[in-house]
Amino acid sequence: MMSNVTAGHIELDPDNPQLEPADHDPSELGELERSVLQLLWQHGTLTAERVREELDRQDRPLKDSTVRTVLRRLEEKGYLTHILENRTFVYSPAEPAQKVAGRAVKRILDWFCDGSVEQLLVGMVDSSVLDRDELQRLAERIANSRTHLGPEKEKGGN
Amino acid sequence: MMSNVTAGHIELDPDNPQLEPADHDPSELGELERSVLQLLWQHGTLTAERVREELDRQDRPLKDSTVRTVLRRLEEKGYLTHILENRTFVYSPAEPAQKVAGRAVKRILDWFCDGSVEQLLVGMVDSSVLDRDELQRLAERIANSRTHLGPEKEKGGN
DNA sequence: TCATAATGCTACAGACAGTAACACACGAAA
DNA sequence: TTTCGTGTGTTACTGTCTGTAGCATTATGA
Repeated sequence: MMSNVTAGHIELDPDNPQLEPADHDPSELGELERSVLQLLWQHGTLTAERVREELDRQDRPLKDSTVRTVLRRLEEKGYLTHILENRTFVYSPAEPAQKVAGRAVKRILDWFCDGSVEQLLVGMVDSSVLDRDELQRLAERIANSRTHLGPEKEKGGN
Repeated sequence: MMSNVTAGHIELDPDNPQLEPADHDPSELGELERSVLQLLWQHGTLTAERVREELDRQDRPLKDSTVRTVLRRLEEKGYLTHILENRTFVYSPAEPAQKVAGRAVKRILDWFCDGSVEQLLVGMVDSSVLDRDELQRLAERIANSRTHLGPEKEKGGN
């Protein structure tokens, strides 16, 4: 039956090195998937085995095959890529966390705020997710920075 | 058997007017649920029948019972409340959209940005969800507003 | 050739969302 | 009071995901 396509899914096609940048939103991710993705973001690159070890360390003992399945699914969804390094898959994030987060927020924006960033920010301040002054400060910092058009060069402190 | 409780659900109990403010995140919502919720936010209050009509209008013909189920679930999840008006449920949002959105964003923040609002904002700018200047402008506007600590009294313009 | 290590494929159970049928209750009309 | 219409309560089925994992297969080095 050629199980494929649930929405706009990805063929793990070696001919197509350019996996489409996950047009899924991370809300679609399960808890375990999220954890694994986070690990990848934290470590940059990891093998399945390494991921398993890390999860172990987080009191989440899982069978090897489980971890592999999750990694595969994450790659199918476009969040990860892998390269082959002596018969071993070395996974790494397909995109920086911020970018994914940005898209996720966009979703929320469209769904719940009519796409109005202002409404969203107000909502965040409103739910104490964000402090008014902090927002002001950050906005300035971001406005003044190059917003890394290139890799965040430098903007001063941190 | 008293079918109740799926998580932290609400007894459709007329004695308990104070429904718990959805501690679910909206990512948990299905597509239809979201649509319905949006309708409620748009219209303020709606009966099941009215909701059905609206969905109809959106090329989404659904049986009466379907709509009711969705409404009930949304209420169970804390997104809606209802009052009884001559044998008829009149639903309304339990919280403003912005607030829900704010919480949703907080989730994303914690999951993908280590809780750093800055990272998130940068990510948004980065994914063109948000424009640098726009952010700056909004931030100022919000910083200067009363951020409605009370119901948006007034802050001048608009 | 054999053991080992890694991958590929398949599966299954539980949760949840979409969808809906059907039974029940209550106010109004006859 | 009986009936009817409208609205609610209850229950359920199906498909899709996600967590979880077993088992087959393959390449590599001893």
